[in-house]
Amino acid sequence: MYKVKEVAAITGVSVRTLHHYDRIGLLEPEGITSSGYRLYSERDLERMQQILFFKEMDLSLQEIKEILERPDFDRHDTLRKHKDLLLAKKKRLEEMIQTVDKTLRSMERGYKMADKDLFKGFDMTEIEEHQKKYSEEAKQKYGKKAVEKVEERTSGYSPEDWGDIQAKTEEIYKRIIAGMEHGPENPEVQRAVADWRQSITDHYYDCTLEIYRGLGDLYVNDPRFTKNIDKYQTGLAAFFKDAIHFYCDQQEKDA
Amino acid sequence: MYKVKEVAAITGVSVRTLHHYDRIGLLEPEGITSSGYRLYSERDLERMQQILFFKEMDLSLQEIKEILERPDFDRHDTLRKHKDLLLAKKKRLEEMIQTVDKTLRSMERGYKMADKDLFKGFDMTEIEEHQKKYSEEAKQKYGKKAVEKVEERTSGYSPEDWGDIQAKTEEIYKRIIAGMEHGPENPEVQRAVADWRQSITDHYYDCTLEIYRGLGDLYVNDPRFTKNIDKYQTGLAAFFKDAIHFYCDQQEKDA
DNA sequence: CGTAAACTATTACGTTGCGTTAGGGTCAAT
DNA sequence: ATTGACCCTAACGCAACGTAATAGTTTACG
Repeated sequence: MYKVKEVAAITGVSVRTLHHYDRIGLLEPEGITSSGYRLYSERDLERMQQILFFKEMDLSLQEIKEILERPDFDRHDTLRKHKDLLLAKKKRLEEMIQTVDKTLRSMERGYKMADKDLFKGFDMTEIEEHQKKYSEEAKQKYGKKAVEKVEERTSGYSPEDWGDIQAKTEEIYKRIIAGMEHGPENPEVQRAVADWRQSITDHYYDCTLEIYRGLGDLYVNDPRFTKNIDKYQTGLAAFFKDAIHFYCDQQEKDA
Repeated sequence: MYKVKEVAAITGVSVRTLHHYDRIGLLEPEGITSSGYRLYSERDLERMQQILFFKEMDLSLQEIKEILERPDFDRHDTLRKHKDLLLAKKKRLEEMIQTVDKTLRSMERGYKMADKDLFKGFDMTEIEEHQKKYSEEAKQKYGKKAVEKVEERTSGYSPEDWGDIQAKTEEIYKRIIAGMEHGPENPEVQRAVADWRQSITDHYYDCTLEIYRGLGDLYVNDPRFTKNIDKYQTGLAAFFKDAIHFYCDQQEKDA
């Protein structure tokens, strides 16, 4: 007969866990001393092994209890159902990983494109640091050539150039705000969206539909973008994204 | 400004969730009426979208809060780390699925081999039902021919045959019990283990090393087997499994 | 043999993200 | 004014323990 700490050492679980399993009736020690110490037998250890085995497969303690309590329980069926559950979980996980990946890529490209005007109101040192950080990450992940091409272009811009870009940006924002009441599909809005895409291509980067769509997502998913855009008009970011998505849908359909 | 139920309808979360997010400071409504009603602005809705976005990726509310509260937070890095976490989870899941699969296969084969003597003390109808159920599942999963071969053999056995098998089983159990104090590697024990394998092959099935190993696992992982075996001697099932594993290891090394 | 170290026990709060009553105000319409 | 429909706070519940806090027991050492 073993005491809690010994069982803990043998099986690798904590003493607290043994207490817990005792309380919920999953593993009640066979013996008990006059002073209340739990005494576990070999049989208890074996049961513990079975518990750990099913736990490895991520079954809940309740399920394990049912399986062990009713030896005629349909464990085969239980396991098969459980496997389906695990497969579903795996699928979910894979989707989440996809999403994260997509977002990471959007960020790596998007920041390079939009950093400049995004941070124009901020302290310069902050911008520099930020640039540096993403510069390296983007290079690492996205390929050196593409990033350098953008840097080459943007680094050559004069203050006047930046002013022009900023003016263009604000003009487009205003056109979109003007059309907000008519919805994202409004022709005027769509024209502005198309111009904005062209403007990005002109000033920064070849803005493919995929990139553009990702940029739209960024507008609502990244608070820094959202805040910056929404200061022109509350809700502009979300509306802008919808308009961009509609635009991309149309373009793809036409192609 | 929207009241809770409206926000709930728009965003798809429950009212309780809004209360919760308010309490933990994740999403505090911009306004509040004199009677204490929460009033959410468009900006609040946008923040909610961002929350849901990160939640989709399985980030904790705490993490989301940090990300949203400090827009200069390194979200890129956060996401990358989170991706690693997701990948690790996925790996774990795949291992669990493997384990479950292996066990299912063991069961499908093992039951066919060991059902008869496992249930010999039980009510006959129970046995029949059990047999039928697994028969079908096993056929479906494991191939019709192999299963039928076993059934063909075992169905032809007479009561005397079963008696002989039972006697053989008990003899082997006794030999193993006799060697328990010397450990699973003891030569006598190993001889008994080898005989048991031969006996299985003779009476039921070609007992490959892989199958034999799985059968050993079944002895400790399935309470029905464990109980049945341990009634000869407490701890026998676990010892038997260890001995079988040792035996299989040796055989594989020799090969 | 006495005492301190090591172990054991019970009780109970903390964690995560809400669901779910329970008990009670508030607002709009009839 | 009454009736719904809707709002509020408070508080327990779930899963599987971790982590004290408090207190009795056993064991080892001098």
